[in-house]
Amino acid sequence: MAVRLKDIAHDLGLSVVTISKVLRDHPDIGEQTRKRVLKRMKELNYQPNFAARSLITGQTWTIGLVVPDLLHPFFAQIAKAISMEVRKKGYSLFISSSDEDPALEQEEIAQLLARRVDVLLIASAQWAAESFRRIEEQKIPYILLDRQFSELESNFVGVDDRAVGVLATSHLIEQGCRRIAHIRGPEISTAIGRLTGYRQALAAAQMTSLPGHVVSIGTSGDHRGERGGYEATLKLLANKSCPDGIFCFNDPVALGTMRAILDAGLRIPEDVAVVGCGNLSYSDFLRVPLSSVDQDSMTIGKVAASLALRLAHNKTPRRPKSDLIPPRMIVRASSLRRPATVPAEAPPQLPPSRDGRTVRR
Amino acid sequence: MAVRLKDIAHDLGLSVVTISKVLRDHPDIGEQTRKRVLKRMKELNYQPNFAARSLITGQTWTIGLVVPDLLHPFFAQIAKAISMEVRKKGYSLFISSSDEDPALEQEEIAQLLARRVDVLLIASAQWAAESFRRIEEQKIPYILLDRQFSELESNFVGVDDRAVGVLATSHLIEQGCRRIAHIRGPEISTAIGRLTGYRQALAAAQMTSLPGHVVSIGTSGDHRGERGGYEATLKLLANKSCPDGIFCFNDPVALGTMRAILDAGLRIPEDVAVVGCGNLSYSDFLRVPLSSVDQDSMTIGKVAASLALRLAHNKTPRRPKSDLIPPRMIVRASSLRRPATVPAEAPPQLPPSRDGRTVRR
DNA sequence: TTGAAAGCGCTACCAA
DNA sequence: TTGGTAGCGCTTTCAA
Repeated sequence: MAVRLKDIAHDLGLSVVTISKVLRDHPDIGEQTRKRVLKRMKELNYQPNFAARSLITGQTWTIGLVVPDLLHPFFAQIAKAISMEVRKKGYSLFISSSDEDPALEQEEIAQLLARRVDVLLIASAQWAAESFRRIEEQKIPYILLDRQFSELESNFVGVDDRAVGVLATSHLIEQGCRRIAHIRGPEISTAIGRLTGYRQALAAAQMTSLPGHVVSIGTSGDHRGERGGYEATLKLLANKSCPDGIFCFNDPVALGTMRAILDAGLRIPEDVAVVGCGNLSYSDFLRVPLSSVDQDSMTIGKVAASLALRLAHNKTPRRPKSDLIPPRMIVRASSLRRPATVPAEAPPQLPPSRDGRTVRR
Repeated sequence: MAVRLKDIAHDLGLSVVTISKVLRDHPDIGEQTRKRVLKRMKELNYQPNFAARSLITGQTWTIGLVVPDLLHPFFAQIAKAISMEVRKKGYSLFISSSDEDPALEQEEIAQLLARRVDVLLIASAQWAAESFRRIEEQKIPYILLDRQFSELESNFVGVDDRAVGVLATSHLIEQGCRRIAHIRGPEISTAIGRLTGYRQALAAAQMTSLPGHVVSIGTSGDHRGERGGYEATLKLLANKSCPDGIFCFNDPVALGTMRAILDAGLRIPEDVAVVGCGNLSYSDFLRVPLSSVDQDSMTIGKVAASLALRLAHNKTPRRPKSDLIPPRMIVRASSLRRPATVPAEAPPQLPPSRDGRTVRR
């Protein structure tokens, strides 16, 4: 059915080996022959058989990506960026969604390992690093994305979550908030990092988290977080010392938070300022445009892709590399309590970005 | 390095063929032998080599998916659904994003064909059906998603776009709009179908589209459509007969439209009602919650996946199958001008869906 | 510069 | 019920 090296060899009265060498740009081929072969390849629209090639070389020119939820814009952007980067180098990308289910994630990883992907990229939904030992046994290089495990020394690419927490919290402090609460995520590295940053920023301003001002969205229910954010906020608002600023684990949570605040008859940001994380699309179009820490998922994807390509080629295992992408604070109405003009003692005014938002690195 | 059939055969004093048969549940194997082999396979964590298998069978147990933009929730949802469905049957999914670029899409398709995927799924960014002839030459079954080509008889799974137009427009009519405009998309099947539905719904109500009441977002610029929607709406509002209802090609366009309306000092829906298409997440949290026609992308993905699996197995080419998924109208504030209670002559009240929205099939 | 031989890990076919 | 043989399409090695 499909055209094979053998067919071309036969047509041209050459051997299969010669054709194979032309295909791979082997140096010791006569200029004449090379041209004839290339011409015939084009005529027949020859496509090398990846399976046959892989069988010998052991390389599949294939990369695997497992994310918790492809529907989440953060992971979708990462997936897109990786796909487009590796494509340029002739790699194809298997993408699969674990649906935040550790067991499903394990199956996916096993499947991709069985397929002998050259590299595996994982934004894990695991609670423990246990399952990565398996990958190490197989000697297939892998990269963790977004979420890491302290007990595991592996390649990692993700945002600097501590910086996320610092950025959001110190912004709220600058905006005059004095009772800043945090709605934290589950027990994974991202949530822990953001919480740490939140605490550090408060400490740096000689402030502290009031009792009951750190609440969790919990792990059950809709992982999109809107409901979790809503309920967590109700708790915060019922607190003796009602917060005047809330840093939310992510944007969906922040949406729930904003709704709860508005439902309670309070104003955003005058009564309570809100900052999210993720800078999801359409933040500009919300009832109150949402301030958010941008995680620059495009860059995460690109950096991950280039590391993956390096790992795919260097058969010698290099020592694990950790890449932390710096986040950016995107200020919108939900947290803007101070006029944009500069008080005498304040830092210089931030230049507006081209789409009219204020950006701070 | 990796465990091979040969290793197991050697360990157990059997032949490679026997092990291979156990692996594939071949009937003529003794119960004793089968158990011994399976046990040893488990012990060694044997993983069959896909490349070797493909080389002989011609099947790769691999499916390819090309979408215009993985970041768009519509395509992300489809990709996720397909990935999860085919996974259950042991298939892995190559996903790539063409970035709405026909040339890039062609490259991606070529790449996936070279990899001998068993089926190819494409939500195309092409203007012409030309490039699909190539796929047909290779005899690899393929399915078009979302966008189809009239000159091409192929498998298709997507929403019924004419129904989308009818649903949105007749909803606006029911809400009392009398000057209904349409912001249409580019010259692809989805936009054409929605436009047709819009015209049909108007005609069915003895209405017609006023001059200048169908405008296009154009093809250039940001394909996300917010800017396009904004500018198209400015044109509409400047029209002698300012519309009192606008059906937008999709939700991003509708966001731009809503902003333009609010910027002009008009009210939504009292002055102008707006309906989008796509029912993107967070529609509930917008400044004015957006009514939208839901395309049920999850179902599109599932249906496409099951068709793909059938095509992957039936080596006999069946005649192309077209699956049209019915859309649903999701009514929110942006188009709700009539009280929810039933006027005497109106159709019976719609039951609220579980999340409090009004759903009509 | 070219090519013959060997073999990657597996399955198909047929003989034992 | 089991297994020998022959290859799938390609690359690797080494000899011509």
